[in-house]
Amino acid sequence: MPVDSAVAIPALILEWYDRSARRLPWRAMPGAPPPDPYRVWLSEVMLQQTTVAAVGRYFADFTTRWPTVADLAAADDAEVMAAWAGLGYYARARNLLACARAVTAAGGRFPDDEAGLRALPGIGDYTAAAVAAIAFGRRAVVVDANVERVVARLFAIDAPLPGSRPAIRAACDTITPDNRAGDFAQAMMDIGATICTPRKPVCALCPVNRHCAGFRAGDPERWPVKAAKKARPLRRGTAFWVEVDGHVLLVRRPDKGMLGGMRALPSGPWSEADPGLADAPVAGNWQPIGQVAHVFTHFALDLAVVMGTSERDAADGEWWPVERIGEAGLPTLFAKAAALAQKSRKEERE
DNA sequence: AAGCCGTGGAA
DNA sequence: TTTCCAAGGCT
Repeated sequence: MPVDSAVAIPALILEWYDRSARRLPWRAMPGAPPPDPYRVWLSEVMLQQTTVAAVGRYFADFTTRWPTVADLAAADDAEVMAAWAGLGYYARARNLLACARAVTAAGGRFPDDEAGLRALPGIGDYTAAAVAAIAFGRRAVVVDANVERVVARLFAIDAPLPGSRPAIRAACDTITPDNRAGDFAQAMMDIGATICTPRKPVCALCPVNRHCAGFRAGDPERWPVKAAKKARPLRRGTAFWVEVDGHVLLVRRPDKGMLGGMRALPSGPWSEADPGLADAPVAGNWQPIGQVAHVFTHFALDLAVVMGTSERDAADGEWWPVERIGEAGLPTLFAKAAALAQKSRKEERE
């Protein structure tokens, strides 16, 4: 890359940011002093593989209930997991708590450089760089999916992802400024989210279109090149709604595996073959009440939901008041199943 | 190191 | 309807 581009590109991008930065709850004004590292860290973890729109109310809820990292560290696991319900990738919530407790045990301040941050649970290369740059003003090369796309287009990097990551990071390094690296990173992500979009990028609005090899080639959508995806298999399972005296049986899923650490309806393993009633938590007279279709990252699931009754002491788990099922913090799959059960109960009463 | 791990919005 | 994909990390 020409040396003049290495100077011109960051300057143009920071000018654009000063005019056009998105206003977000966890973000300082362009050029302003860095925001609270706790809020930066919390927002970055919530935003991992997750859209700004989805994070909004969770960020407000968490910062209200747990205003400092020490407050979060002192919280009950069950409350934090329930507060995260619906946001997905639940290992993030478990690591969030582990990280808060590690920081609090070490004195209550986040490490102020990439290496220190990178050693904490749930903080990988991206998040360490982002927090170091945004919260502590460090120069760090911040590369997320937005930046990958913007940089791949700027430099017309033809090698396919994910193999091209080192080349993209090296290219990003050449345009990252020594000052305002945090604003630069956020600007790159804003440009990726609003201008240099996956489809139909609005190059006319881009502050660096003159420097963009993808734009000059006339077909910026050609980049980034990506490896082909694999097909998503279908699995089947059964969830059991067991009710006694207005209470439903809930279990907690093991920390490892799908929906780890979350409250759930009893449900056996999910596989290609229909398990039927093989994994029932109690002996019961089961009645089918419907099917839930749900799509995960690497498989789709058809979940049969069945309803039955039992004795209170016949099974291990938590008997949860049915009318308060909305507060149980069920992940979306089981929230759908619960909605089906509620509907079925209501129809029975009519 | 390639697979595992959620969810919902956009097109 | 289907497909794509998002401020990734862990093992």
